Amino acid sequence: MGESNINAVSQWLERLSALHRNLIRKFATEEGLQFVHVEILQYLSVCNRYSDTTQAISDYLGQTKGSISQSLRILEEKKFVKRLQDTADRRVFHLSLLPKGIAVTSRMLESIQLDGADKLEPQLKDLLSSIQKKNELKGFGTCLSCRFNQSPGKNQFVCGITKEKLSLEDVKKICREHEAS
Amino acid sequence: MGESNINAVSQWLERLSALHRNLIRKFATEEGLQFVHVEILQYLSVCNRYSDTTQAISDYLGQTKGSISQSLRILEEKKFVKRLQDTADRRVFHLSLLPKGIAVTSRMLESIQLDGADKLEPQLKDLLSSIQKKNELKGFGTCLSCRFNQSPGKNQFVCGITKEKLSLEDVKKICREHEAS
DNA sequence: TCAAATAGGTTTAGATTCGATACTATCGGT
DNA sequence: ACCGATAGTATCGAATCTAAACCTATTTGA
Repeated sequence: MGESNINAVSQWLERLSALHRNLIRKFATEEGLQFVHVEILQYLSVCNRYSDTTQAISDYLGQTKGSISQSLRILEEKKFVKRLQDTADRRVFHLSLLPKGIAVTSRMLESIQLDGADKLEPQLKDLLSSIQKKNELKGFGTCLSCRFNQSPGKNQFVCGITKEKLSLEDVKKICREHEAS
Repeated sequence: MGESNINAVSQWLERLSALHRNLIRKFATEEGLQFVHVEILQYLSVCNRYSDTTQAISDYLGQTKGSISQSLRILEEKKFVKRLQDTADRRVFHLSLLPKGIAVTSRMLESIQLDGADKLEPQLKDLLSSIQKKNELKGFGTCLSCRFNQSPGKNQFVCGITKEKLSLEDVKKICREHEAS
């Protein structure tokens, strides 16, 4: 019977994922955007400064960086995002949302109704990290749950990898280097 | 703080969905199939006899029926599925998995590791039906949780829409006419 | 009864995306 | 200075997606 339950969970997950994709697709159409473009904007609205690059988006969405690069060119032309070259490592370009992009992501949050679902947050979080571990996938979690995150004082944080100070805002964002603590 | 929690859930959902998509995409590549093709096969492995049509798949996956029709043509050529014309309504063609298709879906269940997640089943189910209601989306649930399902005796079921008898196997499958009880 | 409307499905055309490859530029180490 | 690795872009062919037109079967309704 254990196996049959696992199958059931897998199917619920499948359905949940399909449902979510439908909602985003519908929203994207209404906004005159492509599905991937909305996904990219959403990601940029929640990722931290170590994870706002073409390669990171590629890892997150599971598409080749060439494809993401093209989508980003379009989003940049349409003034949804801007690129900023890293001063320390000039190979890297940091992406960030322009007002138009921020507007889209907040409209998206409004359009997807999830009232009453906030009780599920801890379970979803666990499920997520369980799946990641079992399937040996890259991190993408918040610094708050990362084993590299150090907290020398209340509301003070330091990333163990970069040794940089992080604000309370920072540690709520998603990082590609995340490893569960 | 309520709003911030809803946003958090939305982001977990987003991430869960992206993760799931990556797993399927990876699996599809290994199998030499396209992402959509795997999704279609998976759906056909869990839908009931009222929901095994082009239009139903289109509603489930949120893509146009033209697009689904094309994917089905490929899957039929490659002997993953077969089509059978409905005798009562000859506009309708019922789709079902051939051995090759069944093999793919069972390999998929094996490849996606979800150990320990079965505790989450009831919550996921609730979340799902909550999202569907809030966003006024079509059903796609099992007959067991459908308000049209009647049970005149133990392990005996009748669909209130079609008035047909349903077996215990039947009522565990997903139906497009589903409405929560 | 029979024409009109509707519904399931396919086809077509044009645009978009995807993945693979090749290429440039930069960084880090030796 | 060289070499390998990394970040990102450019390009090409194949595949997909959407929208709309189209076909056929069924249902509606006067």
